[in-house]
Amino acid sequence: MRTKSKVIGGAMAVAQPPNGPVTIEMVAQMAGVSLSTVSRILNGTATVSEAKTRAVDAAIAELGFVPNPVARGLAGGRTLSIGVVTQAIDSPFYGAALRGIEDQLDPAGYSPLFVSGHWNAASEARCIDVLRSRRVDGIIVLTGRMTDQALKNCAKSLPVVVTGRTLKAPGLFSLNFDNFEGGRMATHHLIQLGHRRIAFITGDPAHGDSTERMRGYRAALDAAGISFDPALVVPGEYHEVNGLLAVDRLLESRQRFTAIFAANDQMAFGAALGLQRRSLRVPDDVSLVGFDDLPTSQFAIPPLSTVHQPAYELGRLAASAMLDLLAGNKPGAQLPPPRFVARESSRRLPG
Amino acid sequence: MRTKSKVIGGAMAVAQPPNGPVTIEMVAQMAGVSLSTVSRILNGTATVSEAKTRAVDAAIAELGFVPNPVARGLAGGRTLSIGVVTQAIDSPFYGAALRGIEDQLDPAGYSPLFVSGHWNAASEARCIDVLRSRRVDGIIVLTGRMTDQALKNCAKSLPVVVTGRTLKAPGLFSLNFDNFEGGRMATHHLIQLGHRRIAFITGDPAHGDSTERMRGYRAALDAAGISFDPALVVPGEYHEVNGLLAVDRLLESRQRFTAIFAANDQMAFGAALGLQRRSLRVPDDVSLVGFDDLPTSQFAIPPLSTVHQPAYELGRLAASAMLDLLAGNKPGAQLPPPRFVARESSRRLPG
DNA sequence: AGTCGAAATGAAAGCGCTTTCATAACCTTC
DNA sequence: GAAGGTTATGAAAGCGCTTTCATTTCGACT
Repeated sequence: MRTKSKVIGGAMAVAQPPNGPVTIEMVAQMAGVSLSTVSRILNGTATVSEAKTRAVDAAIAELGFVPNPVARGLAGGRTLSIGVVTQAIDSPFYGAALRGIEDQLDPAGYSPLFVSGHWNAASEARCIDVLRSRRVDGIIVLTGRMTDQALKNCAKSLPVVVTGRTLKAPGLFSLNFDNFEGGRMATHHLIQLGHRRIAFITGDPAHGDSTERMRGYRAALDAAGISFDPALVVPGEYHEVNGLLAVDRLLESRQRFTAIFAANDQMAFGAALGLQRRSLRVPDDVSLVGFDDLPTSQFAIPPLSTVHQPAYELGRLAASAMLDLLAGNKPGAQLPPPRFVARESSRRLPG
Repeated sequence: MRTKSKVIGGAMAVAQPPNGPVTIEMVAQMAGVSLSTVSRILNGTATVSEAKTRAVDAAIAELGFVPNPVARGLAGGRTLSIGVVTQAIDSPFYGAALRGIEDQLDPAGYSPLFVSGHWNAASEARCIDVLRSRRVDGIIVLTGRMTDQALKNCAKSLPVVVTGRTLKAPGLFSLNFDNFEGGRMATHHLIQLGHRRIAFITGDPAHGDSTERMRGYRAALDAAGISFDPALVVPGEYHEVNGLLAVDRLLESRQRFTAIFAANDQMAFGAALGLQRRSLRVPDDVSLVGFDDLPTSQFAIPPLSTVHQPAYELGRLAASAMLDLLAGNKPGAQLPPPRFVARESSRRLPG
């Protein structure tokens, strides 16, 4: 048995480019040690004499051996892959986070496995099943809709990192951005510029983020002694078109307002277009601020004042926390505090 | 040996939620057939008597058995995963394509494995190695920088679908968008509106797309008897900031022009901002057209006239071609022809 | 000098599944 | 009705690696 491999292995010791894939067995043979020893060196599972280590390393280099992750996965070990439940892989905001995850995981030898939950708890559950069956070593959930309980359950069998909520459980680490403070800052910025009648376009209420940002809005208003006017709050769902519609609605309601705070940049873009359609200039007639600071926001017309959210950093930190979890360390990742970026879409209220 | 499994299997027949993962062996036992028979039914590898098929199906249903893709992969079979070499996972354009791939693959039971090549041939080669070692069943390459030859080599051992170039080889299918025609249409649109001095902001010349779009630009000029003026061509690299800079450069060169065609929407956005900074209005003073039709383009100020590129569709078609390849069929996927979308950033040349 | 525990190493048993290979059970055919 | 050819089916051999488990080898200690 295994005659084939043996023969190949023997021949390969001198041949240049190994024909089929190089296996651990070939390495063992070339180095004159047992298969298990090679594995131990590969994984650092046990101490191995320096001489053998050297021989094995040499053989690995010569053969260009790369361990087969699939076999590793089967053999009960890790698959070196991390499942990432994202909501929409093409979201401008989450895209950056995904890149952060990828960048952070890659040097550690892990590969991300992205699946889209489409903002739907059932779909997310299915995603988790898929990831499970693919034997991922851990799961990162980007702001999903699944219940905290479902997440905790999941964490029982697999390390989990979740963003967009604050949750404590064994094997679970959460990373949350201070949306309240962000919302407060954005509103405060407008207030400082003299605005008192500030409209707010909400995000999807099913998002925790959204309600937090709104709380921040109200807190800033309160702090400035401005009374909250529900008529200035228009619902949205985080899409451009919601911003457009919100402006229409606001204008039609004949509410007086000098500034708009949109719960995310995409809606702010829509609002800007809506204002322009009604011949209202930004920021001359209406100041506009957003939330997220998408890469495109600085090239919007006019460049958008907004709360910077470190999406890329978020991804990196989530991945790094996962790596910590996997290594048995307590993750210490901490998101930077919100930062407001004033650009040209907001200005001091004239008069 | 395997005593443990056997015991569990036996007990499980009556218990509700299987404790550990359900294996094919438990199914076999419950159905009273051999392991191989179950496998055969699962894969349709051979004919199995109807009675046993029914028994096995019932056992599978009862146990909630899901085959382990990792084990399948190792055992020499398929992994039901498709590697996707993308360039930047957070690109607004490719994001949609990735979603298309995911949507198309999912119902077929395949999962995409996304890796980013970062517009770098060496990095792409590494990606392919990673995907290979993960035993993907096929590879989809979205417009990479690797050589045609490298791609062909790859196709020798694995089905490959590549977009953004036209290439014929066994086991290889390519899907190309007609960038030439797109470039021609955009330019033609401007010419029809009376423009004669049309500046062109190029894309990254290392991209095949880019040169094709430029060829289209020149062809439209030729067809209209307008002589090509190199002074109106400004290099860019597909990023917003390039559009901004290009406008500066154009204006400083004191070249007269009434319209700008940017080789992609992102640069068009930058150009729009650049023009605004110089107090030039779009489209009143300068008409502007882009290329790609990003989701955000219709919400730009003003909404951008552009060549629609079906990114999502591209992803779907690439995935569907891969599925065909895998099934041994000849893929017939065909990209729809370019379509120009006239919005508000371009208008008839006054006077 | 002889014994005992630690350290290094190899052999072998899986991980869960696919796939020969071999066997047993059926049909045909003359 | 015996020989030859199919079909269903099970047993067993891997896929490439990790991980006990057992063995060997040493240096340390009384």
